[in-house]
Amino acid sequence: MEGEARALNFIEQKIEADIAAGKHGGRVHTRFPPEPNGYLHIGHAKAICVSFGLAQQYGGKTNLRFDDTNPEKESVEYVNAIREDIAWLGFEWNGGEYYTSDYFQQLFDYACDLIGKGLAYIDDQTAEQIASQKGAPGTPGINSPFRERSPEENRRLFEEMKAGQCKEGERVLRAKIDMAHDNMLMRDPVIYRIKFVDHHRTGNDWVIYPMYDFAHGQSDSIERISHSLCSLEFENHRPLYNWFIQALGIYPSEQTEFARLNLNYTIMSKRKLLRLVEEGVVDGWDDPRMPTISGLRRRGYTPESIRVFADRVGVAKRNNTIDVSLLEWSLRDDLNRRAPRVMAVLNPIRLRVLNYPEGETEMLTTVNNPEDESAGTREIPFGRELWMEADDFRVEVNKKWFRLAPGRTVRLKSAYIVEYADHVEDEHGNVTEVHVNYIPNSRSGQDTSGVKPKGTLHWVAAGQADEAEVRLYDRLFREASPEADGDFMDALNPNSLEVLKGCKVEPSLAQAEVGTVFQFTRLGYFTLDSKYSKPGSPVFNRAVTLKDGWKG
RNA sequence: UCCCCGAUGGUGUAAUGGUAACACACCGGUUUUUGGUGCCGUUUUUCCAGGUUCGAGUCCUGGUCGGGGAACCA
Repeated sequence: MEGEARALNFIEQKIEADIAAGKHGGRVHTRFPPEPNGYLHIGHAKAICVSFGLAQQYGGKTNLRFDDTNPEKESVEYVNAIREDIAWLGFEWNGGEYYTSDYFQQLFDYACDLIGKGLAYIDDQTAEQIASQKGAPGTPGINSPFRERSPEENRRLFEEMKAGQCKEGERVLRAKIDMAHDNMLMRDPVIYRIKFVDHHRTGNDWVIYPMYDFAHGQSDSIERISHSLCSLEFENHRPLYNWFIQALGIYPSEQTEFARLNLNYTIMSKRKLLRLVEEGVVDGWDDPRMPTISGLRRRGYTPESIRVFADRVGVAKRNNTIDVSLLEWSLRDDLNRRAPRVMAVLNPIRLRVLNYPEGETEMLTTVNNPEDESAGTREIPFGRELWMEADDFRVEVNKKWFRLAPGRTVRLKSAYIVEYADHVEDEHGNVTEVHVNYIPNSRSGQDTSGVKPKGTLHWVAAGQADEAEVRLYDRLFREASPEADGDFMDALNPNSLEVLKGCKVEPSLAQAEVGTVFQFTRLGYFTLDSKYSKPGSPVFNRAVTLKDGWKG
């Protein structure tokens, strides 16, 4: 169990102190509370790993709670996508699945309790009037003329609001706290508003909806959440969170805030991601270039790599910007150990082995994964006519060039050593064919030739190759901070998608299934696209390149 | 202008008054039938000024810089 002694982050330290002090009966019960108004992204993945991970670590439970208090922006499409993404990441909401809307009646009763205690009142003013009385940081606000209404009148009016007898915007319920408070959120915040909008779960049962601040802490409390973890932006809300719990005398859940994840070359705002989708810049929420969990999944990211990434990023209170290279490293590190190696040629040109008998083929054995002996071996066909990568041949080269060129000798991966014979160019000077001679006693595994070429090339037998489309992705933005200045749309990378048709892949790939990620030898990690791939006409997405150490 | 939070290599995160470390990135070497992987190594760090202390990244005071805060959003 013991592992190496890893340093605890500040939340782990608090949890251990709480357990030691017997707080919350020594329980650790967390929750992940998304609003179902968009798709989850890599930033949420960190939050998920933190809340679920901590509970797991301390033998506790985690609830999934949909924070659905604003029916205008929410839908079941999002609810389902969120469920799928969390499950795919490998987490189970073993504390249960809840909806803030399940608590609408309870929340209404809490509000009545506050009214009864003289701690809430109905305000008949407009949003503008209320805003103008709020004051400003450093300047106190002024009390609403409706602030001293009696509990009886407030109660009657609140019931009228609930019964649909008031128009939208006509009245709100406000907590009665302190219009001169240093924390603007404590200046009599609105806690209920009227919305004649159908809710995706409660339909038209309700026309009044609680605000976030009046719902969140109470929901935590109802579920007896011990550690309510959220991002730094809610620090200013904590006093309110605690005020409601205390005023109501309910279970004292505790909120702790940590820094959310930021990634360079990426945007993380749901609103902005929605704009990319709506304006057709990307192919939906799950476009492989999107930082959404569904996009990363379609791209070829594994749940393990995302969890390792979240772990490496750490948990602290300072704002951060993580290098995307850490995300990519997490994927490569995972896939290097697990991904089956196959050969594919993305920009094919003819490679003819002049001294190999015409019409003859042979099967060669190659390992599926040099990092994992248990992955076994497979057979690949070899013959006189092959495909090679256009980039692997150059006419003019220097001594750093390890690949094929006039006068050069290379190894064909898992096959033979071949030496340049000649090549064919078209009228534009593009090389269309390369001709070589092979060394018969250099066969892979049985090489007695004594020849030691520097380079090894991937290849595919022309007669047996399958055709595939391959999609290469680059970062969506060319600016490290797309939101830094001006419109983030101006920072888009115009070359974030490159579609390659007519790629040649080895025949074993005909059995490829969605969800398996392959290493195309020397090229990177690729997976079948779940949206566009069809039997017989495969489409592969490049998840990430291999690290390229070539400085040529 | 007021309140809250933060500040450690290029990027993150640790060090809990006692030798500033780990990962990613970068650079170099080595191994290699993937210019991948592995292995070895180099470079680079405590915001500023005072104070407490035998000793301060850590505690105190003041400052500077950065983030958040005045939605009938979450």
